[in-house]
Amino acid sequence: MVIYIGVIRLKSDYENNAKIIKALADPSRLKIIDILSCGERCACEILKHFDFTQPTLSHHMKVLADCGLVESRKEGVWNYYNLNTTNCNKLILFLMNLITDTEDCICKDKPKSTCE
Amino acid sequence: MVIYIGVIRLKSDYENNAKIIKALADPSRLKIIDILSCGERCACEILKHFDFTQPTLSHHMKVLADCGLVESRKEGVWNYYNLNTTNCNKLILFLMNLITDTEDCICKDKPKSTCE
DNA sequence: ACTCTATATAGATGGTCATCTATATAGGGG
DNA sequence: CCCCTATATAGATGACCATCTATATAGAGT
Repeated sequence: MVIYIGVIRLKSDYENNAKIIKALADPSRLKIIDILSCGERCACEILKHFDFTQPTLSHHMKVLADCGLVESRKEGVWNYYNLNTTNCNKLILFLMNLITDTEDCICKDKPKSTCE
Repeated sequence: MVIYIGVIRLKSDYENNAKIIKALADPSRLKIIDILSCGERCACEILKHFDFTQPTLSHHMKVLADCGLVESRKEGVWNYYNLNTTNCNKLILFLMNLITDTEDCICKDKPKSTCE
């Protein structure tokens, strides 16, 4: 017997994922993700790809790390960064579920409205 | 003979996609996408799912329509909205490419750096 | 023509954000 | 112990954004 347990998307699902998406909603941070997709990089190496200053990169890396898309590792003075691919995949999965007409949609308890 | 033509990601790719992602970086707009994933809805029906005012919804729908994630259709006084699934899929594909270590990465012209 | 409803526009407000400069911290090498 | 380099923090600034109220537009029914 298979019991299908529908996943109800909560307010917090939208909020938490919006936070992560907000972290991605910046051209520089998209480029950083692109760079890290090739493997681990240290901060000073990443910085070479950009025109902005070091404190600005520090800010961007903090944003990406805080939302879990990126992980960091300290080695002496150097900070190495890695993609957290699990969390990246989770975000993409969330988006794919969002745009797909699934059983767990917010609308399933209502008839198709045409504003009668 | 197969000639592989690498796709170089341009500054404008990051910028354009960041704009679309920015449109998604809001809990209310994620919820709107979720609602529209079940099919066409009119503005007044979407509004019922939220606590904010009608002008605020009008603003959100404009943001989603301007970036191409949503399409609208006028019928008398009513505005009907639909997901533009092609563009939604394009965005997700962009993200999947971004986090994948592909040949067309920004880093491929440089050796793996360890900041020597 | 009048009124009701659906939607858009204008302008204001309080909050957040990317970026900067200046400065602090902290590890490594001579 | 001092200096150089890597990184973080603080504080400021200008831009943008979500939301509101007030008002305009515009279609539909009586």
